Amino acid sequence: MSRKRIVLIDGSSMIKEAFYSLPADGANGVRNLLMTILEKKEADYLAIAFSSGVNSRPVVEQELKAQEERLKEMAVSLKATVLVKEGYESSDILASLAKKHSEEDSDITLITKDRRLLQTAAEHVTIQVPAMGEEGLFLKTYGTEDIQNEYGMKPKLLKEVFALLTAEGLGERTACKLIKQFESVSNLYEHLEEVESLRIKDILKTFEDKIRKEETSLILKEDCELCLDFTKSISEAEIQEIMDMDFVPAEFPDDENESSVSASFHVVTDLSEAEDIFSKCISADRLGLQLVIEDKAISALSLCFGETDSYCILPEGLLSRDYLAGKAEEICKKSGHVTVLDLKSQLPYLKLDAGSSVIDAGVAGYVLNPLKDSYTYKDLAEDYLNMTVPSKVDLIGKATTSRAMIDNRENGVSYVCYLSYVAYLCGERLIEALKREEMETLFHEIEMPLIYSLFSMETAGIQVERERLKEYGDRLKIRIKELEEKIYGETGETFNINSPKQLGEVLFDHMKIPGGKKTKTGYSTAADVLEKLSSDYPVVSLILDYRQLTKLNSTYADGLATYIGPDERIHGTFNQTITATGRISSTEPNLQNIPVRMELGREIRKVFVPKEGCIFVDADYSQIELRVLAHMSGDSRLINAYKQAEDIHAITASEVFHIPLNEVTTLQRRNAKAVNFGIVYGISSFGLSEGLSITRKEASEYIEKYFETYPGVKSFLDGLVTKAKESGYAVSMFGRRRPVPELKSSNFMQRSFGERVAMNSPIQGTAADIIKIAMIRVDQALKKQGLKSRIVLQVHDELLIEAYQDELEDVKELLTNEMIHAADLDVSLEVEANVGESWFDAK
DNA sequence: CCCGTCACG
DNA sequence: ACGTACGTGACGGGA
Repeated sequence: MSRKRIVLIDGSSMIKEAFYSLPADGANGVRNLLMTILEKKEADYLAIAFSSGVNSRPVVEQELKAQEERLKEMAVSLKATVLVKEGYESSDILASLAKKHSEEDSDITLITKDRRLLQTAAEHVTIQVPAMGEEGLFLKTYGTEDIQNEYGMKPKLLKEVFALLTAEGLGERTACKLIKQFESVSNLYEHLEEVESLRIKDILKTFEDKIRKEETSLILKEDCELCLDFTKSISEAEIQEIMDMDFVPAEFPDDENESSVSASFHVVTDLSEAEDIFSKCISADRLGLQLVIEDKAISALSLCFGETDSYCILPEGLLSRDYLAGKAEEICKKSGHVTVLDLKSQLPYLKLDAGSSVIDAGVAGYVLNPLKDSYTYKDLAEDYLNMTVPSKVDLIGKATTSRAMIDNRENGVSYVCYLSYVAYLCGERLIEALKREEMETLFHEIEMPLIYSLFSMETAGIQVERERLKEYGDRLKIRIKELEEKIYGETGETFNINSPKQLGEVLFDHMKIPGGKKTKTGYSTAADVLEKLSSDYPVVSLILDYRQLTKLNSTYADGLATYIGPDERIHGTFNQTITATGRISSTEPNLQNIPVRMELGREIRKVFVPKEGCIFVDADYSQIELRVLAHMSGDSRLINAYKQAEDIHAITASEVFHIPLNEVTTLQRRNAKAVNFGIVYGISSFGLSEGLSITRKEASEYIEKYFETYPGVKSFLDGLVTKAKESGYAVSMFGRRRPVPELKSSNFMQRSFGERVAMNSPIQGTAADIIKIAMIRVDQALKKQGLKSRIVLQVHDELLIEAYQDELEDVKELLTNEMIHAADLDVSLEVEANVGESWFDAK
């Protein structure tokens, strides 16, 4: 008889791993693992262990705990045994069972995130640990040989290595070397004098207490007397049964009290019936409304003013599209509390302005949690109503609503009704949540009015000279061809230069150019790698040029051309609910990354021109993020630095290196600039050393000196991290929040990332708040003063206005004035403004 | 559909 | 030892 295959999963540690790598879905992550094992028939017996509440490590979040409970239920439904024992951690249970059953006729596999279990590897015991590989997360298997290969020792000794690793400054290789030499931590300390390296000896002395303490906590209890009941082995039939079950997350609601949809949905095509609904809407105290717009036309109006009914009004017969739009607008203007979803897309038909009291549920959802990737009615229903509803795709697939009304009217009506139904139910909840989180002002005073300003900017669009863009592209194409020939000549073969894979092979394999740095998939051919080689290998220079030209051609010359409309203008989309920090983003096309740094690319800006009779006025904040930092930190020296002179990077250099301002060298200024950037990004010596190509040691010296010079900045940044760790989110000056779940990660890299984010988000977020305020005020002032000039672009710290010639002076004054006074900081906001006949000239 | 690359602030 | 600077979007290549 063959050996029994027992698979034991460390539920407590695995759910935590899955929880952090697949946010909020730890339970499903581990369930999928169970399913895979069953599917592949890798186990005759499957059990999952959990730490008992009492003795487990501090429970980090409620959410994680809740997911653990969910997972237990799932495991039972999958016929896996759930193992819990008072006073034992999940890892103790696994260790005990492995020891007990490997002596019988069983092969044991332990799946765990807890590396301590590696010490239990033995002849019939292997351990699988989640690891990052080329294909993402996978399970790495460790048997005794694997451990011998990787660590060069017997599994039992690993405990000693892990204990040493708790000392800061001691790496895995060093720890292994020490244990191979001394065999145990206690023996090592007895023979400490035999350690050659002074540095290591020093570390070992400093951390002796910590290491010895850790050594004891690494001992796994192997005396847990749980028994596996093999009569409950999973049969073939049962596996089949489980596989046949249709598992969807919805079968495991995370809340027993989930709300359900109880409303009835109605379709209305009759005028008098519609009028009856409209009048009820106008007298309702709250309502959800949605004009469904597809292909620039209204395909339905969705209305909901009570929990019991939702209406889908279709443009048929006497109910013309214009009539529906007019009615929807009237309702929005007359009713007090209207909630819609994606207001900006409806503004072409709902002629509202920032004075309206309508709120956008999607934007509210974004303010409450900017990390989500969508804010559809389904998302909002899940997050704020605890309700699972079918998504748009579930109901009508990829069809349009009007198509669905013909092919599958019932689902089409459902979809339309859900829009206003969810908006109706969410409205109040969202406002309550915003109040609770102290973001109501941010929402009402900044985010809601911004919708109208963004709409205005999109509607205005920006004129682009089609012919000139084409000529530019043609010039590029000629030079690209020439470069291509030269490169093929130099390399002696034809290949696709735009393929990093092929390029890497040609350069580093065929031509044997040294210094091929690796990425996950092969050689890195990124610009910073190639630049280091370009002086020795002319062909590399050609390739860099080629890259630059093809980028300009595909993304900008050809790319932009496809977006020029019949009005000779590009009307891009400015998204308000994308970024984690509060910035806006730009798509189709991205008008926020038009080249400027390199001369050749900058030329493209010549094709962005004002229309006849107009001229561009461009204004951008100088150093807004550093000014925000100076203000928020309250560091008096940094604030004074801004008060006394213009060139902040030079002053920083002068103060940090203690040299007179007029003696600061170009290099010193450059270094100081990089440090300033680093501070804003959430400083790390590693990052700074990369940015400046200096050693990490030098980089940390710069940072140290910087913090000595500006101690207020240091305490401010430390405070940001501490507060974010306590509260779970970073906050801007105007109360904008960004959750930073990474701060709780047990993974060093992720946690460090969280710390940088906690330092950067309040700064970037505050700058974003400020320009949003400026933008709203400029837009509203233009309109209020009856000026025809309009904002056409926003590029994070820059506003571009297409100004009518006769309004030029007013516009210049208004624009700079509103930008400068958008926020009252301890350092003044400075704005650089320029006028020009193209975006190129106005910069 | 993901990755590497590169354009911007 | 870990192997990153913060925030975005578009493109081409290659599974």
